[in-house]
Amino acid sequence: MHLFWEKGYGSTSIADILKSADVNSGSLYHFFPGKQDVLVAVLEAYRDGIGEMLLNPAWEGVADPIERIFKLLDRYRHSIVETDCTYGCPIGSLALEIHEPDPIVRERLVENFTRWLDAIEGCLDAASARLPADTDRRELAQFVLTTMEGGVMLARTYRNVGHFDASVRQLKVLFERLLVSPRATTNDN
Amino acid sequence: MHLFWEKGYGSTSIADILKSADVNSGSLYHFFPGKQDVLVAVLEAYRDGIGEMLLNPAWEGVADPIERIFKLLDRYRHSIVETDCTYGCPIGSLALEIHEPDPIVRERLVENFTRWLDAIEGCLDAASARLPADTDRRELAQFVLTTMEGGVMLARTYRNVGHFDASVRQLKVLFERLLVSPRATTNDN
DNA sequence: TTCCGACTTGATTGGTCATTCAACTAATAC
DNA sequence: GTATTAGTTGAATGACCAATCAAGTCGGAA
Repeated sequence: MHLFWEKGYGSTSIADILKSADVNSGSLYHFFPGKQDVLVAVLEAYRDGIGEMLLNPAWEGVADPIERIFKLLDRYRHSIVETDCTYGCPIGSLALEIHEPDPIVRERLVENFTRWLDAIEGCLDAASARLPADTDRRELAQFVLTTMEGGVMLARTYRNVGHFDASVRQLKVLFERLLVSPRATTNDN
Repeated sequence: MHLFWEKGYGSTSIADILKSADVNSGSLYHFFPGKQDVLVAVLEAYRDGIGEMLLNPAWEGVADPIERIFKLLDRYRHSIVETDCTYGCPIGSLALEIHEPDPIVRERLVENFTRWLDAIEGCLDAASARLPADTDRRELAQFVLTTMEGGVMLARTYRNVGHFDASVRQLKVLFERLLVSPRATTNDN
């Protein structure tokens, strides 16, 4: 029922939801006070699924923490390609679409971002021996998110994954120049 | 008449435009076939004003090209602070908000981004002597835009400029590690 | 069997919104 | 002074949409 949010909040009518979920308006309003509460529920489901649905599949068989970061970005790349550069990170799109968000909605968006950042920071912590001692790892994790969201935006606007790739490549440059240990990242492409 | 687009396209009703511009619907439709054409006109005006309204004020009295890049980012920072972290880059917001953009609208968005990138690339070209010879300057310019848009998104969502600052700081780290000449950027903060 | 609460149905309501239109004004051309 | 044209007015139109509600269905408890 919650897999159709690539359309945006405003552009998704209740009728769309009803059709897609094959229920009637009355049933929906029996469970949700209003449209916004559906959004909140979706954001909570998304938040709780980040590990299971996003990180685990992306990181299967990948042990190196830095490699994991770029594997995750590669997963977003796949979403972009699969949707003909129409994809936008659901959270990012909503974050910019909702202009006067209710505190509850904004809080759910923040939670989603924060979980994502926690995951990346975990990778950086695991790789801390290879990073300069004075590296602010939380901040660097935020920068990875910044790069992902910005790259997705450019790829979507230009309808060209190349712009996402370029962002990731530049992030890789930063990591290469940051990492001190012998082996840098992975097979650089 | 075109200064009220910080609300988003979908959330801005024709009635809002009419009130803000103090005209009647008939007059508006005398000049514009429809709402979308108003958007296109606004995007064109924005595109044509990038130099005059954005770059020139930001770069007044700043000669160093790298410093100019961060001065421009600082200008966005001001917009964020002035709007209590409600600000979103108009182009970026529209780029993510419009989910099935008419080719004309998307083209105007692209033009806006491209002009911005041209300006940054110009700075990088001017500083090319200080950059590694193999630097892809167009790509690096794109990365600056990525950082700006991603940083704005995070600052808006978290309602906290600190996230924008963090992104800029990390970009600065990249530049510091890229620049080869004696003096790095400017007064680092 | 009866009753009860959980859940469903879908037509209806009230509101908003983009767009239209026929009537109007004013300024310029001839 | 009449005709023409550009621009204006704002009520009316029709579409869409979130939310409501009275009338149902159904399974299980007593």
